[in-house]
Amino acid sequence: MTIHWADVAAERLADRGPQTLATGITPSGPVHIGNMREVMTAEAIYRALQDRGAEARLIYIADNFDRLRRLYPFLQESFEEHVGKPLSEIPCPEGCCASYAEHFLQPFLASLEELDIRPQVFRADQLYKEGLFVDAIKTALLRRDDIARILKEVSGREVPSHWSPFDAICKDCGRTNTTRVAGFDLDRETVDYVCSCGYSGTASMRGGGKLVWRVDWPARWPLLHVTMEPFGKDHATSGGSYDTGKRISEEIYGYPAPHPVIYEWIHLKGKGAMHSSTGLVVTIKEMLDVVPPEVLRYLIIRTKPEKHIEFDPGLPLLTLVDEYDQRAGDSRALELSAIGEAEPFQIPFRHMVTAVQIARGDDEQLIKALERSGYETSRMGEILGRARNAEIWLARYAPQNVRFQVQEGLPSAVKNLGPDEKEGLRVLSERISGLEAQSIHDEIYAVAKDLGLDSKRLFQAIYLAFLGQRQGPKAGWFLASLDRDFVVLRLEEAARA
RNA sequence: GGGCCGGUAGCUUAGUCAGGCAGAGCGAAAGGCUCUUAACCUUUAGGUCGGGGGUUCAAAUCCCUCUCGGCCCGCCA
Repeated sequence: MTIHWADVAAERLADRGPQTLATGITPSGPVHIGNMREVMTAEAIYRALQDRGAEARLIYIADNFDRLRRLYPFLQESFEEHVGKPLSEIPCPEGCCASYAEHFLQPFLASLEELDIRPQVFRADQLYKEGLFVDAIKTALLRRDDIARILKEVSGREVPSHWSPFDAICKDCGRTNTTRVAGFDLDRETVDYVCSCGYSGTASMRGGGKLVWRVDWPARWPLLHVTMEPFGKDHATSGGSYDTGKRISEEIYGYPAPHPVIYEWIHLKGKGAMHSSTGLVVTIKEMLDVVPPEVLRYLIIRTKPEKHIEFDPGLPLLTLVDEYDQRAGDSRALELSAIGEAEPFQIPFRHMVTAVQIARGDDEQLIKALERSGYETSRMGEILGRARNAEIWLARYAPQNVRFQVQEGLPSAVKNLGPDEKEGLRVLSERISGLEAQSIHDEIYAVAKDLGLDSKRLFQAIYLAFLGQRQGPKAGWFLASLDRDFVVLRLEEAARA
């Protein structure tokens, strides 16, 4: 019996007073399940803290005031002109949302809700515009040399002479990566800048710009009372932004750095780490199209944060769903993954994959097929949800050999069957009335034996007659879920062909 | 060049903090049943714990070293 990693973290934090667990993701593109790990990790610890009766809150800060770094592959070329502007100030790439940032933020927040992750949500641009960062900006500007020294000492990087901890947004061209700070006025709370576009002006400390990332991060810790924050291994390296942030937090802002929890990336099986820039991603929405939210939670929660997750959306994903449904994994991980008090789902996902291919999108047929196979169908909503999951999984991720189609007419290849195989089908057609799945399966073997036929050939003949291919789902259960008159008719037809 | 994380059965991994018989799931094999046919049950096989060295009565676990994979030490989450 091992203590779950979330409980280990919670145990460490619990006696240090009220906890604020912070997460932050930049909505610069579709949020993928690798990004998701940050929020999921914090939420698991949050739940573990609550389970021990500790006082805790979970916050999410959308870093929507970060600038667009480059033209991502999913953007139209016209967006080149927005590179360098804060995400919150760029128009929606599809014209449907208030801004670029909101376009990616909205579906992400909707996914969080679906996953039963309910943080207090902040938007960085709002925090800046409201003036929350004003004092932190003043401090950073005044102690610019101390910050530069810390950056040098910790990361080895010497900042350029014109460096400033504040990035002003040019009022003319809208960019933050083209401006240089020329001076500041603490009383008026403004920063003077010169932009390479030719404009020079004055930016407000209330939304006219932002602190550079390495200062912005530690600056927000005291402002939001952050005591724990998970972050990717990229920040964790020595000399990385946590190291510099820790010193800046302690020496400049007089606040102890939050307890770090470092998480690894999620890899796509055989393809490497998920990365928006490479387009190698499975978005949260894409995943929720295919599995229930609990299973996505379970995927992340069952693995320790510092271990990378090898994610395979093909057959192994079915195993993961079934492992969750049967409550076969680590019990604490299952508990932390649960949403509400749902009973285990009884129909194996693998069987759903067979059933939806028989039903071909007809929900009534699907329910009939499930009932013929002996499944209880009262939890209709869930069953139909799973059916949609199975259909999308088949279309997107299923290997070829699990796909099949019940042929409307008799496949012509049946003509090539030998007389003994046809005889087998005929005899089978006479013996299966009233039998249920297991008995049909047994009967196939019995018929083959009676006729002195290799059972393998009889199975192949059956698959050929119904699917036009030589293999398929487990035959007894497959035939049982089809309409019985149709089965008998098809077997007779095939025998005469 | 320096640092961080990871490497345990074919696959996914627990166990490493705090040394004490290397475990599980999936897959595979055999059987249940004269039956390989995607959901059953039982059993079995499968391991130089990435390599080497050291400490110890005892090392997957601690120390040193090498190696492989990923990431960072410019910008950036």
